[in-house]
Amino acid sequence: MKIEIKSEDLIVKDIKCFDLKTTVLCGQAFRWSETADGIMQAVVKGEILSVQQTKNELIFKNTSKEKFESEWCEYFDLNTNYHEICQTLKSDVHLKNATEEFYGIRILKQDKWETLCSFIISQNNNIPRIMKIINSLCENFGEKIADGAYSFPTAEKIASLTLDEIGIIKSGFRGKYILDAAQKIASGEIDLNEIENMNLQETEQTLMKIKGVGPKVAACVALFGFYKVDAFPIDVWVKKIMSELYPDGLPACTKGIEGIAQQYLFHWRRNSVCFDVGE
DNA sequence: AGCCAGGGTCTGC
DNA sequence: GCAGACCATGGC
Repeated sequence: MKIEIKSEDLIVKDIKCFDLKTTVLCGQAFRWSETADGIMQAVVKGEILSVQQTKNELIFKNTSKEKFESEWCEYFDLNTNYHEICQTLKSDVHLKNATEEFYGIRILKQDKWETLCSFIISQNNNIPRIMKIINSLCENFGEKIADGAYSFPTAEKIASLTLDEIGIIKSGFRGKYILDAAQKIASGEIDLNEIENMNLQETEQTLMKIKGVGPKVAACVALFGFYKVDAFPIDVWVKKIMSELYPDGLPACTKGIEGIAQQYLFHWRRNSVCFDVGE
């Protein structure tokens, strides 16, 4: 990976198998948006992250080499060879289609608490509204970083709120779940750092002690918050895929990387022209 | 108006 | 163990 510094920008050269926009907007993260000039922006780990992709380069605005190496390189999973992963997945014809049509999706390594809270909000909800609610959560209870930019509120902060106060973000019935999650994390009843070393089953079982966390949300948190890529979240879209294409279960080539396959299939089922007509 | 959205809980069999 | 009602909200 070649890195070049130009004034305030850090440029990463020779980026392969990475589509920035699709990766940050494909429903695994909820705080990203695109500016008028095609720059992707979000608050990540309490800082404004501003990135642009051109052909084979990633341009990080206002960052340092140290910051890139300690945070952003890992966040975007840039040290993992996704070309190799896609080659493996291509032995299944549907995954071949999915990975070729939507080349460059990666699994982001996101903050554990933020991911937990976000996917509790995601239940029985749609992506635009999930984004809106999380935005409101940050504006109301996060720290102001800059004009219009807020950090994701800590579990301690949310645990200090009443259910009534959480009502302002209009999360509906999910409010009580958010509060229960915050209380269990803030009190130490559940330690997210301990989950790091657990296998997938233990991870999901532990997360499901939180109210409002069932199999699907637990799998999403395992995958997107803990980078446990053998997790396989089944939402309504993936459920369709399974009944339409894999009635006998996932193909063998997904073994151990079910979560990465899942993200391609999810995005493919929702966006591909192949599924455009009828239902 | 009714259905759907990166579901889960609770009840009743 | 499993189906079915119910849960808030907003977009279409």
